[in-house]
Amino acid sequence: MSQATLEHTGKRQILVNAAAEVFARQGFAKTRVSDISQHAGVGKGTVYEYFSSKEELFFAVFEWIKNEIRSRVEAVVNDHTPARDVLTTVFRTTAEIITEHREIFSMNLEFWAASRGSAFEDRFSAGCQSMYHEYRELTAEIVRRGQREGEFRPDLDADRISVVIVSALDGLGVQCWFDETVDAVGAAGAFAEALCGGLCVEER
Amino acid sequence: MSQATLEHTGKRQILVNAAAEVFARQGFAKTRVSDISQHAGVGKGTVYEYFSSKEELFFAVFEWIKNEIRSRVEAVVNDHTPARDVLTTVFRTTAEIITEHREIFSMNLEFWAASRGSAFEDRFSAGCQSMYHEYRELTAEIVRRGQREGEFRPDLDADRISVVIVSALDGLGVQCWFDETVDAVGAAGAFAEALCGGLCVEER
Amino acid sequence: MSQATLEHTGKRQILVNAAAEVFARQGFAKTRVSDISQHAGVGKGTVYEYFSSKEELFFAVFEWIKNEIRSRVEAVVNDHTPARDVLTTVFRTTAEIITEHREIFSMNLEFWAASRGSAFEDRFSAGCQSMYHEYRELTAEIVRRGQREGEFRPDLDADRISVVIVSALDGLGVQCWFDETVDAVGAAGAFAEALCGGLCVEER
Amino acid sequence: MSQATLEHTGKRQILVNAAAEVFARQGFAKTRVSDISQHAGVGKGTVYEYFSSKEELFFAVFEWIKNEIRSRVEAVVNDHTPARDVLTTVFRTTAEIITEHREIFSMNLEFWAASRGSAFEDRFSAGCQSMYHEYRELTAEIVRRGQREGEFRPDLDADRISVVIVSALDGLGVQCWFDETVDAVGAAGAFAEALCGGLCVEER
DNA sequence: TATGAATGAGAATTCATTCAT
DNA sequence: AATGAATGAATTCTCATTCAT
Repeated sequence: MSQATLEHTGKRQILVNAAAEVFARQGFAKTRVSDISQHAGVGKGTVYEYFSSKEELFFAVFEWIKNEIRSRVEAVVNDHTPARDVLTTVFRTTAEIITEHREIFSMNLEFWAASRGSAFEDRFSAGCQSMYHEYRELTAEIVRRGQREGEFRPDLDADRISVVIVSALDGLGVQCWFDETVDAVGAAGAFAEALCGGLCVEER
Repeated sequence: MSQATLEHTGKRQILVNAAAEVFARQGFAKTRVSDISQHAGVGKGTVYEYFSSKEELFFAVFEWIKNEIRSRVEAVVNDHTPARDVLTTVFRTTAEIITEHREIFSMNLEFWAASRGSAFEDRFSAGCQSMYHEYRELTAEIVRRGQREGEFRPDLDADRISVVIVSALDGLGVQCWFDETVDAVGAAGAFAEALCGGLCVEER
Repeated sequence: MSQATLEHTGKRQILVNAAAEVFARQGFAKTRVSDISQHAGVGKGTVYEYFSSKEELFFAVFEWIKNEIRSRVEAVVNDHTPARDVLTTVFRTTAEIITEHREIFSMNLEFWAASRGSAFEDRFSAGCQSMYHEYRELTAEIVRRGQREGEFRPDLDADRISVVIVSALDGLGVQCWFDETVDAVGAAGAFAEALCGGLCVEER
Repeated sequence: MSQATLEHTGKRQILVNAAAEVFARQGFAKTRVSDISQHAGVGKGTVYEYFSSKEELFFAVFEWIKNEIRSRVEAVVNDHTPARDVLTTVFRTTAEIITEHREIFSMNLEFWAASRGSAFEDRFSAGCQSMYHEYRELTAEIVRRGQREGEFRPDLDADRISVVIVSALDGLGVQCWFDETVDAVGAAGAFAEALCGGLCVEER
């Protein structure tokens, strides 16, 4: 039983991985279910053993990528380092993901679009909404710690700042998608410096 | 002849407007050409008198919206005001557009997605790329003027900063789309303050 | 009034001519009514002043070409020449028309097809039927005269022979259409000779 | 695997047969793909599993009929019989096919038309061209054998005669299509006799 | 459990025809 | 009489999904 479940889970993940690659390359609309099953080395019908529809598979890819990125970001958050350094690291790490996994990251564009017009628009919407909420919380907490520990100006609104930090990192991915010459890591670094230069008490 | 051309242009624009509304409401995939023609009060075939395909009409909407937004942004750029104020105004104006025209802004999500998998992906890509290039230039010029006039720190890289500013405004729209409670105008204001606090020489 | 009628007739014929050329080049299915109106230098609506439908125009072309060919064939039939020579001339003339007006002649293929599946199939059928009837009559009369005048074997069935003569000339056009290297005039000459002279040695 | 291939081939042939019947009855233009699928007792989509388009299916019908007719004609060609008798048999057999399978023969009219204006015009053209070439060769060989064996006049051009013989049989089908009262078998017999025996009295 | 042949709902698109000017 | 913008009926083809094996 546990063997079977493992197998099942294993094949399910194989399908999610295959789907991620094919969707990333061709986009949701141009991807046929058979493209994915072929890429995964299984029959077309098998996909429907694990997912009830193409959109559900797409949603599974969304959740998987969402988690992959989050765990990578969370890994670099460290409470024992100056808040400024943590923020800078988060910026750089995100920029690195954007640059290294350009194709995968570009799927965001379609996840967003799926929040309108897809049969799963509510689930995609909710997924994005909670994801942004989490990131804002994560960021706000870093900012607040910096303020508590006297690193950052206490008069700034941590929540509002967080909205913009998350925005900036998100938008960076968009620009990089459209223009390969955009230097995400460089821009993220400059952003960290400029923002902290304004945020940090000791530099004044 | 000029009458006819005018008429033609007139009806073309009516169709672009109708399409923008329907696409904004339903998304590209869920919108049938007949939905648009009905909304415009014309027959289905008429759409094809002006646009050779559904995607071409979509692209026309893209260009139209791109121009609408740009002209609105350019209108608030003023060279005789302190750079800091111009930047703040640009932020606020963008945030206002995002908030007031939520539906229209949401089309961005689909324009972006169309850069992957649409038959016109190259045209959408090129359109977005040039748009971002323009906005970065616009922003960088404000920053550079601020540096020349002694308002802003001269050691920061204007081009890199511009990338992030454009990113932040773009990403702001995304978050607002997913979460109506996000206060775009407030966040933009906080961003302006934080960023300028770091940028501005006289505050140090 | 007579002026108007003349005008009307004139423009009608211009349309038939234009249609013949365009249909000959593109075939019925691929030809749009606007292709014809443009070729004739008039507006699309004008075609409908003279013909109630595309198929009716096609039928008019059919009748026109039918008459053109018939009058050319009839012109060479001469009752004061030996039947053998008349037959030979009819063969050669037909072969010449086939060769010189290859494109126009190839429209036969579509007239034939129109006798099945076109809305006018009955009219096309009847038109072809009567045309073949006429040609058979024309040919049979020549053969009969030849028999009366002692030129031809009296024991042969003139009607049956006529069927085949008409067949042969018709089929010649088909082969020439598909293979430009087929020498219609040469084949027609050989046919005349073989038919008149007989193939078999031992029967002489 | 061979089972599957066989199955596949089997259903493909079922579709070709169904298509032949429906096309023969209604003509290409008036036939909807769903008419064929219904006639074959399968779903509309199934047709597209075996043929990429309506025109490709039509072409498959063309090739099938071409082969069917050829094998029937080749079956009656016999090298050990006097050439005259072989020719007579070929004529009669063709006339019989024309008479018995009037509907199927009528497809020729559309195959011909498809050589002008169809998306596959080149393939239809090439198919017809090679078919005529084959038939001319077949006929010419019979004539040449007759000449070698002293049955036929040696001074006639076998190639040219062949063109006309093929023409005559083709044209016979056309006339029979338009006029059921035309006696194809009788005409073919008279043709054989006249051709072999010669029409002209004075040359005997 | 895995498969892929079969299915048919659904949409884009074409173009003959109409009719207001 | 002449026009061509507007129309929508009609049809092909796609592809997600089902289900018998």
